[in-house]
Amino acid sequence: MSLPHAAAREDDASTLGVEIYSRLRRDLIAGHLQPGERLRFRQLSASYGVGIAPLREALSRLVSDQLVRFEGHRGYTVAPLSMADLYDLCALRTDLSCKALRQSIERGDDDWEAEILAALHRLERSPLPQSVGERKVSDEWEQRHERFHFSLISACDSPRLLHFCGALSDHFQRYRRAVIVVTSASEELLQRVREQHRAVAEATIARDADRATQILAEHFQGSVEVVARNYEAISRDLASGPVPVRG
Amino acid sequence: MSLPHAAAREDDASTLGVEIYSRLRRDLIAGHLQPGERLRFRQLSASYGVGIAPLREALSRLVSDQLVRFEGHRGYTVAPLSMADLYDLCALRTDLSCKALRQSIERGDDDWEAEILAALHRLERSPLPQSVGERKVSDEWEQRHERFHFSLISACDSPRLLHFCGALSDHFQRYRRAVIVVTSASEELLQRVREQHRAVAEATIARDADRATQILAEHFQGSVEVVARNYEAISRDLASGPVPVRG
DNA sequence: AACAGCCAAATGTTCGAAATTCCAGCGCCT
DNA sequence: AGGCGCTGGAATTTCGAACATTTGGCTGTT
Repeated sequence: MSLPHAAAREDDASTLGVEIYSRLRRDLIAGHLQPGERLRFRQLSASYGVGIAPLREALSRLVSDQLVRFEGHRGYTVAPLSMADLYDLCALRTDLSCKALRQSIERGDDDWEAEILAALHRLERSPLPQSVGERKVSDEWEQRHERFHFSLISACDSPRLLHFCGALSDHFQRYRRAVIVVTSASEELLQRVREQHRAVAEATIARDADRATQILAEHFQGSVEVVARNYEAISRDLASGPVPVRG
Repeated sequence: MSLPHAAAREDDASTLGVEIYSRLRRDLIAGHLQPGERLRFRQLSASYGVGIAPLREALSRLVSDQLVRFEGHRGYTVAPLSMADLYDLCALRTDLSCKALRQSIERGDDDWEAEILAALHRLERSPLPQSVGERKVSDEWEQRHERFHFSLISACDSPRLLHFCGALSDHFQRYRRAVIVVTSASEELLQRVREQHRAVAEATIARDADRATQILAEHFQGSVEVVARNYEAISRDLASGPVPVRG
């Protein structure tokens, strides 16, 4: 184990503050923290094994990322979820991602095409989590899914647009993972999603911007609908029976 | 004692951290801090009269806002400016603002129209700074200008889109104020800008989305060109004669 | 029983100092 | 001369404790 410059460097050059920022961010997006949950310093300090100073730094950044809310003298809380925000988020994400995809299709080179195919392959080979508890499987799939979607738009030469797309993608992922606690997808749905991934990759590499953005938009639209259905189901559950997943 | 709920509340509920965040943010956008300049804690602590803890908090947020850069164990620096970023920024800003304007035109009510007219009036009555040193005049004009542009898109019902527009507007303002140190505008240019403001307000209230977005895009395009010209002039100055404003 | 006011515990905020890391200058070796 | 490693100083990072604010409960009154 000694290999890598990169990893060791990261550890060195990195401070506790940014490390905790990354970990908290991951956990927020993965849904390990309940929306609205208070983020108490004592509790966080114990779970993450760091002092308060780095935590404040990390949480401050997350406030600007809009993943965490802050109220003076009352502490930090996990940003809430809402249907209105979900739709807003997704409309904007669709718009910006399609814009980025068009630019990417205009400018992409051979390496970009190769990366798309590679990412698609990794995604298709990634096993889907069969039960709720399989965090590792779920994390792995999410990472590959994210990477595939990023590969599509990565040739777009607007860093700011990519940044926004990434931020929106993270927020959407939080909705998805918060809501789809049970693998509630039918085989038919899964098949359709896989087909959309293949189709968007194909159209993208064929430089058919209209078709690619069309499929991507449909793909996002489908995802939103699934999330929205699950969200409403969960809201009903919460209203009738108290089923706190955590806390 | 106890009367004013609102005002007292604001002061109370606010922490040093968020207060410093606002002040730093204002100063960054206003160009009082040079791009690339190191932000040393001792120096900041002295100028702003606060300890290191609130400063770290504020700077962390500004990193996520992309107004400040951070390198582990090497501290914080003011985010640099570049022509490439300027064009990227403005292309995206134009796109998103026009999108928001369209939505706003679809949904705006009487109060929205009234606010646009009020903001336009305040902007037209605001004196322009005649010399470099007039910070107060400059701040006042910028605030009214900002408010006018915000009023146009404020009826858009996408909080996230508005947030992005605001962030991009702040970044662009930083370019403008960093670069236009001398009031280098010809009377002709000023007149054209005033005319654009009037025209976009008029078209917006007339619910002519095509015309309004057209004018807004031209307005932004014109601004970019002015900023770009000044930026290049300043770059030449810096290249030929060493004129470090600070540091 | 309901409610205002107050007290104490918990929590968040800020400071000062210790530990760690970077950087520039200097001497030394090739 | 040029490169390498060391070292002293400066800056950043982190912690622990002091300070301030909120919150929930208790008491006493109506």
